Amino acid sequence: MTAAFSSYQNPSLAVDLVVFGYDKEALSVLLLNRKEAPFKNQWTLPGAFLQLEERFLETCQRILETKLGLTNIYLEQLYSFDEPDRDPRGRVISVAYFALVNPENYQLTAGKMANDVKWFPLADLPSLGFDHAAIVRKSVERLRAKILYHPVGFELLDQDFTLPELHHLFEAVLDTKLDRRNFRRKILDSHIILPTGQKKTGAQNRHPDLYIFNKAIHPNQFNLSITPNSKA
Amino acid sequence: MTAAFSSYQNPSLAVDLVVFGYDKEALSVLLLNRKEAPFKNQWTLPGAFLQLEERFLETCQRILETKLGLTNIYLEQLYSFDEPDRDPRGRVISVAYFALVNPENYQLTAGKMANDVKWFPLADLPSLGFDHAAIVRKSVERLRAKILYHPVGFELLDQDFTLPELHHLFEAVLDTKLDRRNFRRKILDSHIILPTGQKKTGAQNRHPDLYIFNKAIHPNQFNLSITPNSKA
DNA sequence: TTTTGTTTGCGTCATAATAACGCATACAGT
DNA sequence: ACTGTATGCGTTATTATGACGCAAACAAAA
Repeated sequence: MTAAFSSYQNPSLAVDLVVFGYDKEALSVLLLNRKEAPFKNQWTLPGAFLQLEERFLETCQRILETKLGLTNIYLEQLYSFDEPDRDPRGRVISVAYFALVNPENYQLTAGKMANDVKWFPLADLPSLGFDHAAIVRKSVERLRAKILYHPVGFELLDQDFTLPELHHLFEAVLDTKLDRRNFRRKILDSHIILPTGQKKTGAQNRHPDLYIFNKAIHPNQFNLSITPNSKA
Repeated sequence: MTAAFSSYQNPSLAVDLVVFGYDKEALSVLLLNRKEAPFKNQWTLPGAFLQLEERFLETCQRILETKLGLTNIYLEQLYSFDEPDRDPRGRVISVAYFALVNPENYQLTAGKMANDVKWFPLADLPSLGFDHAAIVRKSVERLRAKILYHPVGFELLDQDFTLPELHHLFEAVLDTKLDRRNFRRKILDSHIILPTGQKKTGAQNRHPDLYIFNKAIHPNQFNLSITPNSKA
């Protein structure tokens, strides 16, 4: 069935993805170097046009699989962008999703549509095509707000992780220093993680305890009142 | 220009509005009784198809003006809904916005497209056409979360309002009892409202002080940790 | 073996925030 | 003047928070 019952002309509908990754160092975003116009040879977010019978999440999967070689990823709808001139080809509405990925678990494969796929640390993004800079900005904003009161972010780590690793992740995401000991107390009090009883060996110093994410915690009963260190 | 550059067929794009109102009693939603199929004579959210050169907010304004006779309203994008069968006429994506209105300031006018327009208290909604029940559910969720840490909700009151009025509004929005005195303390400490120096006269009892919303407060420095009363 | 440098885990303490609740004042109506 | 009720202000015990000290654990160096 067509959508021609509407007396209006329909804009095109695209789905764009902000894929966040964390490599034990910085928070990064996955960008794609375009092989075709518009914005040929420029970096943009991975995206695709919505097919008529497709749900947003299916479009997301399609992008992740065919363009990036990723599957089974945390996805969340971010916002829909509607600037009339955001795409030089004409009117395109973009529904943006953001994804959280542990880069170690996946092998990036630049699909045939792209010259290259690469992780860019948030602090070091190239200039982006379309309005994708605004989309990234808004998704960072959302992620930073959300991680404080929702159990999210663990998708960026290994299944088993240490408290110092989680601590460093939070500092990277929030771009701030957090007192190590207060962070530990708040996380443990929240019961959002469970000790595995094992320790992560191999490090030069004291071996930290390993934890896993506690899926039994209800999102609504989770709230960290994380405050940056006052001292630089 | 058409959007035919895309090799895909485009779904229709609609904007639907969840208009919240508060009548000193309960939180209400504005519903529209449809004059035409589908869902003829049933209640739905006000909405319209997006015109090709139109921005979402412009569609919102158009709906508010032509269908409801409202202007200059607080609007915020809620979410985009994509269930393939949400509209029996075919594939229609809906971008939902929610609005906050003080019903006293406006005269409702059911446009020619509708049989009737009416406020429905949240606790007493009729069954809704399309997937509009889900849209309302999500927008209530959003409003309840947002009012706790963002200076929002004052749009539902008169320009000048009393603290007991604000207190009752919060109880209505959150659907819970809040300790009157603790609520007062937190609101005043937040500086989100400013005393006008005047009192609201006419009541049978002690005349409460009047306040106005303090627009100078930056949203990020506003946070109420409001807790329901433990005692019923 | 001992020492060194560093990280991890646990604990302390002063201060701030919070929930629960008491009480006098200001009204209009009686 | 009295009554009933809502408003405004205040108190207190408890909890949460920020800042920070310290010993144990580890690998590598001495």
